[in-house]
Amino acid sequence: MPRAFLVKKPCVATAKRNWSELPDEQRAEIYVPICLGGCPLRRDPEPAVGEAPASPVSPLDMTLTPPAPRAPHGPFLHPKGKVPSGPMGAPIPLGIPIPGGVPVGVPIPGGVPGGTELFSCPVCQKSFGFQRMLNRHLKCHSEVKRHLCPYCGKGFNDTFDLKRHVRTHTGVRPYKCSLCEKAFTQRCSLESHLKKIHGVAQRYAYKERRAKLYVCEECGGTADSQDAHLAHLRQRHPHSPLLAKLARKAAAAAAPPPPRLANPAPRLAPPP
DNA sequence: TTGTGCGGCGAAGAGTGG
DNA sequence: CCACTCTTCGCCGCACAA
Repeated sequence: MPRAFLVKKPCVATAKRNWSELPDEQRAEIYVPICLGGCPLRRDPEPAVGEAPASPVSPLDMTLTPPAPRAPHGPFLHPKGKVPSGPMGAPIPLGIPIPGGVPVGVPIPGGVPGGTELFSCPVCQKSFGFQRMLNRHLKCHSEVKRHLCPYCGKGFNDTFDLKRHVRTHTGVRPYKCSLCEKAFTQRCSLESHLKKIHGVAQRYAYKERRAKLYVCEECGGTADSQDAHLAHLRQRHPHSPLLAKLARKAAAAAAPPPPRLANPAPRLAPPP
């Protein structure tokens, strides 16, 4: 199956959803272990509130709704068919205790010229210098995808991979070409465009490349600093989940939870 | 020390124009 | 049909936070 089928077929352009109303956990940070069963997608899809504009999505009326869930959600297979096989070609069982579980890597003392340990993948024998690298690598052998797209249900191993993927649904394209009107979801796409179309080769030092670009996932706006980003959110998206999250953090820091009472007072009745 | 966020790299497929 | 560009995604290295 063409990989694009997974993303493009659901007809994202016509999907409708008020993206900004979604709490963080239903956006780019969904974590629904498939092995626990159940459809991770929204169970109570909200009514459509308007047609989503053609891409690029207008910042202020980006209202999208996820398409109908595709089939029961089994584990997602690697579209490229790169690795999900065991040593004998058998699929890695779903129950493999990989993500977050006990490391199954095999340390190889002195496996590196520097004398540091190498952690070897038991599936593909690939070696890593750090246990955490191996832990993350092991996820790619598991068919369980922890992060599911709320729009199309596609699963990803990595939070950022999901976040990046969601931009294909929301139309957020933070990387804008300064020489034409084109915009891209990834920096390398922009660089490729600049190089091939405009003949401009970007030469960034590694640090410069990693200079954080604050992207507003609500409207696709960008900022160079967190302050500017937060100011933008307060002005344009005061109900942004990120702002709410920061507010909760600030509140928690300002007022640490009181010590637990041995005999706590009875709970008040919930408000109507 | 480990997990996570982010960006880069490379590959594969889609889209488009000649 | 072919070449070129764009889009998307898997996976890894690095930096930082917990």
